[in-house]
Amino acid sequence: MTKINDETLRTFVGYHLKRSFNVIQSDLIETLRPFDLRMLTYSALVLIVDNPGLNQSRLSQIMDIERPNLVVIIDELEERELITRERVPTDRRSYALHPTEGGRALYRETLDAVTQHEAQLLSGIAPGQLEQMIATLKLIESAKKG
Amino acid sequence: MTKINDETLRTFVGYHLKRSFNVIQSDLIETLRPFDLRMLTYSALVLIVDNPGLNQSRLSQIMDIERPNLVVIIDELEERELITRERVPTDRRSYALHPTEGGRALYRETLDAVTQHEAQLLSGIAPGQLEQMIATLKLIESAKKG
DNA sequence: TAATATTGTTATGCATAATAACATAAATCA
DNA sequence: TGATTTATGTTATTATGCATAACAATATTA
Repeated sequence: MTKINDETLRTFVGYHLKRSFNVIQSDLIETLRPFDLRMLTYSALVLIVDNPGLNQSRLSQIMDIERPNLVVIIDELEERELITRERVPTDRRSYALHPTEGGRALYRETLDAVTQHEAQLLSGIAPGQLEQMIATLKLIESAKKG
Repeated sequence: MTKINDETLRTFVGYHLKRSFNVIQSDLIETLRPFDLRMLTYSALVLIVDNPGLNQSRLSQIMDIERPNLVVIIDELEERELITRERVPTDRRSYALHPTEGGRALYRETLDAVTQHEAQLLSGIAPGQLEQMIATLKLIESAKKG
């Protein structure tokens, strides 16, 4: 088999980002599967446990998704009794999101699993090298327009 | 507004990858819009121009997508007369993919645009720092299982 | 009070991605 | 050689991620 030339695409930082993210994403999906969580439901759960009482608007902002897309995620977490929606007396338009005890328990379980799986996947890379990469990734993140 | 705490998610390399990729992806989508190309149709076009004659199986492999998902992409590029599908005499199951002159012209136009947009987006970051990050991303990419 | 903005929601569509099942053709093997 | 297995491209289907328009209820501002 002749090797395929992707040198042109390799000149793009985005291409490298995409391909490496795919590797981590595949691993993460498998890690979360036993807990019946997807990436977005997992992220939402973590953020709600770490920021109890926040509302859906704020959550969608930090998650970088549109409000309508968050609704189904919150629906699912609430359905599974991992979080609760509570009316806010001072602003009756919004809901305060709180984890249930079950939500906190699942948070702890999954945090362990996800942390270990990612550590395993990246075990061949020096921690300092990863730290340096993260610093650069933060710069890219902050280059966002708008 | 109280700031939201995402420190837990920040402990994951994947979270940083995802967020920075989103920034680049948004920029790329906007860059490709005038050419009526999506990321996948663009990637496919580039790879076909750079590897004329390859077949769909090989292309789906390098693009890291399933063969069925490539079919519609190839359909679109062929419909727009950017590439051709040609039966291979020595293996009548497969098609050899070749760019048309129009495909090569679009390739040149888009390559310029994409290159310039990414350079602009990342202009605040030292080239050496980006190179170092890419080296780390390649390590992550090669950590893929299977 | 009237106009405007925010929050959550429904509906809708597009893009990305995975799987099963299949026809055709090639390769293997026994 | 003939039978089995494998490879290629395809259709159909589903899940997931992400964006926009439009709306009711509520809050804010002019």
